[in-house]
Amino acid sequence: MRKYIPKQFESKWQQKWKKDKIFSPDLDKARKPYFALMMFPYPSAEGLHVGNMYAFTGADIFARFMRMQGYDVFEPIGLDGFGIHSENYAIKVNKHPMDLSKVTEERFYKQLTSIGNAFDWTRTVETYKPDYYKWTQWIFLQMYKNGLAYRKKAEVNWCPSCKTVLADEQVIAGKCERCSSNVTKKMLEQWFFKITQYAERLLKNLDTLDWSKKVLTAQRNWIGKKVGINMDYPIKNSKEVITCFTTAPVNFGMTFIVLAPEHQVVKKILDGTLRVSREQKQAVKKYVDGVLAKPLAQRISEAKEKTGVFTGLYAQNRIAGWDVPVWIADFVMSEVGTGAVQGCPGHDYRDFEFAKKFGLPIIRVVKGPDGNTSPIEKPEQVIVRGMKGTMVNSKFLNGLPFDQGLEKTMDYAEEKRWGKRVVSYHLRDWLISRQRYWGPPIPMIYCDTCGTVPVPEKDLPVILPYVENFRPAGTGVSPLASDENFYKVKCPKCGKEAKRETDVSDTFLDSAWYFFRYTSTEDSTQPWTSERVKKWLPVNTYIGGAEHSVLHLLYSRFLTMVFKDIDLISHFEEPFTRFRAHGLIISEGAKMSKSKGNVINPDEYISEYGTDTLRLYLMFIGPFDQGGDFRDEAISGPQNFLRRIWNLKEKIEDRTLTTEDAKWLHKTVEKVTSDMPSLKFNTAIASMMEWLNFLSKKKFVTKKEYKSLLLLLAPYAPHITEELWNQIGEEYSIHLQAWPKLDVEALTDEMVTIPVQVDGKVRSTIRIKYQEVSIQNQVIEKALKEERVKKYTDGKKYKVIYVPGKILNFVTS
RNA sequence: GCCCGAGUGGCGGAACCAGGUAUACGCGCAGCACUUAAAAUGCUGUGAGCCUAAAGCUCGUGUCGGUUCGACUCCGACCUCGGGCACCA
Repeated sequence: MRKYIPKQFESKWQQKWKKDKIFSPDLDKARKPYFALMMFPYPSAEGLHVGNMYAFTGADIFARFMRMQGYDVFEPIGLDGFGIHSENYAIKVNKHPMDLSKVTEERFYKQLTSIGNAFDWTRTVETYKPDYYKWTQWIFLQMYKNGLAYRKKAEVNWCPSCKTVLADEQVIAGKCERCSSNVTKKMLEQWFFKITQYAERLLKNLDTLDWSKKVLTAQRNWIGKKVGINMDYPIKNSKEVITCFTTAPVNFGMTFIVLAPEHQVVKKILDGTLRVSREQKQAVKKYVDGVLAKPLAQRISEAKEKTGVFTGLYAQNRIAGWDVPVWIADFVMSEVGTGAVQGCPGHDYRDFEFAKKFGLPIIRVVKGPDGNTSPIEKPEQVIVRGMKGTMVNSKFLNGLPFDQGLEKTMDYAEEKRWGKRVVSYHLRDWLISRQRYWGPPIPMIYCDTCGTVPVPEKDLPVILPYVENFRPAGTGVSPLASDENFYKVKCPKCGKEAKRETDVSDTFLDSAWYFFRYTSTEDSTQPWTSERVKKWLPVNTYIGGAEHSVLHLLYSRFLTMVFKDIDLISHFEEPFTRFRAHGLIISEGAKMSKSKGNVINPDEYISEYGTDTLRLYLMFIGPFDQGGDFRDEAISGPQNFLRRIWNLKEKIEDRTLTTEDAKWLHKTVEKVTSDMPSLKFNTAIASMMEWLNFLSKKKFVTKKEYKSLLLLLAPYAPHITEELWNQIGEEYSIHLQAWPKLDVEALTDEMVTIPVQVDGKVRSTIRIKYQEVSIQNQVIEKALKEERVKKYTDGKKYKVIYVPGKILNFVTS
């Protein structure tokens, strides 16, 4: 008997599958197309780590299952190797990214083969190749032509370590998404995509998507829709007006206004347009300079302690009929709302702290449910929007419920033209420019005569040249700006000397449309062919990490909507019908990272245990959406399981199934099948193990049982099942066979075990014929004959609760 | 602070959607068989407590309460741990 040694056949089958192209569907003729997509990796680190493999394996198991369900499954793979992450890695290992890309590509594709996924290797996409980024640039041009790409001088996020600007989504709590450096602000002229124009649609469509809940929530929060009102407050003795955005206009409790240090009115104070006393002006200058000198992250972290300065100005709170002082404080952010806050200290925690600190009046205008109307003196007494309460001290609002009082204030303000209801979003336009080398050059030309001129489509791609000194300089321009051959061009309009845009685009633009390209990789004349896209998109199931909730997943949705609006596609506007976030594999209780030294490379495990064992182990750790801790010693479970299956073939005999055998078979088919759509691979594996335990106890197994077990296991352990399938003389390939059919009737037991409880405690069990479970009297009679039931019911009055086939309960009184 | 997710044996987890024998499956551990021995493999046992043992009884799914004949499951309040967002006005 040959022993189970994975090395002897795993790569053999991998080569054969690749050669026979059994996982390359005919994209034109496929009858039941199913696009099973997994987020493509960025080849930035030393190689694929076991966490990547975890995600790929889960996605692959589901895709293989769908194939065996009769679908023409398209499961493509590629590399997101353009962009800052790959470039940073190149800098780290001191190689040129263009050279390095060839090395990492080979390494990654080799690894991606070794993990045994059923990828379509005939249609790979690499974002850094000209035949791909040509179309990334083309998409940029379409955005520009349709007024969705614009260039603007703006205060933007700047990472001093990555030496480039960043999109809002790439700044996490004031720090760079990639390197965690403190992000600063810089005034630069940059390209933006108008994603804000799509805010409402991006939000609304979320209701229609079958996505992991946490991702939907994250997107909702990020888009951050708020319905409120912009209130106008005229500054006394001037023509200036301060507009404050608020969702809770508690005007009768409003005792001050606070401006962000960057606010226009502050600038006007400093340049003398708005007159205040010299002392006031100096105090303002001192405060504002101090705040602006601090990095954003520091400002946020220190802002718990309120600071501020009085401007010397007063504004009219016309609704309440009094004037309020105008202050400046760093807790007010210029990007939020209008950069000016109406201070209502009785009904906002921050305003309360501010008022306490500077001795400003605190007025209660809402009576809480407890009826208390005493002055608000502690933070816990503050009543904010959303709480229950009744308006007091508010003239014509008195007696109204809190929320109605707010609505009426807004009506009143609009009537008087002192305010205007607005909807505001947290979402900002997508900053696309990057002052880096390794990305698609933005296809724009600046001409002194003609202005901004897009590169004509026929001239695409704008090839990224091999630049020796590719490292970012930190000067606010890309390394391409020092390559004359690159930036010196003739204007496409007038033919005069002109200058190319030297920034490249954000790497998230590369990955925002790659799934379109997968369908049409052989077509060099267009980004995709409409027939193919019509047939294959939107993606049926997309699997990936939740860390892309507000980055990749939002940008992809945005671009797809734009494609629809400019008629590049016609039948959909949401790219991913179903999205599932996978969990993270941690090691030694912590996220894998090089600095912690706990990164697990799958290669060594594959060579020691085999791909199948590792796949099975990873899936068995826990629920796919939860991830789990990688522990070496637990691998032996799946390893034993596979070996026992290997050895089990010696027991195959030509026999027929008993009822008991059939029950186990179909029970397992039922469980493994129903666990698939919900990606509950861990319990599916457990049920196969249970079945194997049953089969092992028998003297022989039938061929039908053995074949069914192999088929159920095939998505999880593709190599050993193919090998055994071959060894027992079945037709190649197991992966193209139909999934085992479920016979529901085989599941029905002849005898049913019913637990018998007395007062909710199980005292015995009885066996009843399946056909007789509904005959209640007979069941009760039988139960009462049980010694232990008798013991607790004798001489007592009881009532009977019987759920047929499930449970019998005697409740004594 | 707000929003997600999760708390079950020594460990990973199952049952939770639809209330009905809690701890499936695996790891680990213990014992036995095989072996000169070990490894490997196979078999058996394995929530806690009381009890010489068995039978049996009691307790037991983060805490407190509720609904119910019956709650890991549903409802309310809270605690803890992950993850996300954040002076968002």
